[in-house]
Amino acid sequence: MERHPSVKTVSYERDYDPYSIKRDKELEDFFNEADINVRTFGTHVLYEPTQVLEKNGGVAPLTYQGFLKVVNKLGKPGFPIPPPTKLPGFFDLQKILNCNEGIEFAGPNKTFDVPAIQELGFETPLYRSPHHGGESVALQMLDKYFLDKTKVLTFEKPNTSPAAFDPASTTVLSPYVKYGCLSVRLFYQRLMDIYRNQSHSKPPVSLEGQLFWREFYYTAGYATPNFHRMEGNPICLQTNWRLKEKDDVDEEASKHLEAWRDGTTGFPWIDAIMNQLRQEGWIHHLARHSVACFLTRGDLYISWERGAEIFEYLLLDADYFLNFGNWLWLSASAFFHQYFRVYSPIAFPKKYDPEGNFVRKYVPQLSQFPKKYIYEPWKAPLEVQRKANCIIGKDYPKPIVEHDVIV
DNA sequence: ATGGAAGTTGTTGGA
DNA sequence: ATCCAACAACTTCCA
Repeated sequence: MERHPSVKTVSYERDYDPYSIKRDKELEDFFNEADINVRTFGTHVLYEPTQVLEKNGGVAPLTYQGFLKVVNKLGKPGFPIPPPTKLPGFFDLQKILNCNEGIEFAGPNKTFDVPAIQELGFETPLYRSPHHGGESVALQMLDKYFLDKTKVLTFEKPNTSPAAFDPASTTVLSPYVKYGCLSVRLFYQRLMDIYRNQSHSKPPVSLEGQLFWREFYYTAGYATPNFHRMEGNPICLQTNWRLKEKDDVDEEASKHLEAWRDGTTGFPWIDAIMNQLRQEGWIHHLARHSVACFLTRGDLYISWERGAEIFEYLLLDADYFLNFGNWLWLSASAFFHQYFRVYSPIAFPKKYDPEGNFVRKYVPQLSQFPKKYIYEPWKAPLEVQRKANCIIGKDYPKPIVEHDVIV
């Protein structure tokens, strides 16, 4: 790295995961060495983990209610900072940096365009997600969702359907918050604008509560060494999962993991969710619950770390703290311990989508199946399967395990 | 300190 | 339709 003579100050946003902490520390050492001022800000959270820890005697609250008590003591979160009225453009930058030659980081068109994925050396992806990035898109989505004030005021997560699509039942703003297209502080203030003088749902299930869940995991994850692993993680239950290590040799478990990832478990609800995830990069929170429970304690008994790795790769909104925190939760390894509350891949979706429309969309082989068998097609008589143009075991897989007889 | 209550959002079967 | 108890590999918190 080299210092450009006109650079006097560098500003950046503080980050809290182990990779970012290490990276920022190295950069800061370099800047100090080069006599460059460093200014950092912590505004992509409502409360910085350090603040919460300090208020709670140096330890992270491990229950949501405990977390709420601490942030109540901290008072209202900070306001978003208004956007700058003016930013230097390309030619200004050239002037400021006093360089005449084309700046290589301006891209092939010298316009700071986002390069195509192929230019970065990746293959053309199999799927094209319907979710598009950017701040303008995020703000439009926020406006649109907030048009229905009753929906916002009465929002209760367990009452939003994981089977809804076009439109989804929740905001789908998580990828934008993750990448900084939408400030969580702006989201919070816009929400407060609607809450003001109105009765509204409350945490943990409310929309406000969802933002606090994010904060909860940030604090817990920041305070916990090896948060993303079982080994060496002091809050994680030590369990003898299958595929506990990435390179463990267990042929059957590896096949099960692939089937889970590829949506070929033979459980339509699970497969539909995983297909939506691979194709679109976003799935509803309760859909995440369903497949995470299925992979770990519910059915396949495979390590939550394997699931978290796949989620991290496939999710547009993958966030270190939220992803690993939720996997700890769903596998009943930390935060949540009522292992006997297992999501059924049959009974659970029936509550939200008795017609099976979600399955029909994301597992098209089953689109003609009668609703009676849509979540357990292996039970359909052969005559029914023929009529639906889908023979189980040929056109769609038989279930890889029996849900009821997991030990 | 120790026992009871609570813990984001389970399922089943019965009244 | 709605509520409730039972199921029964738990852990944390707090009075």
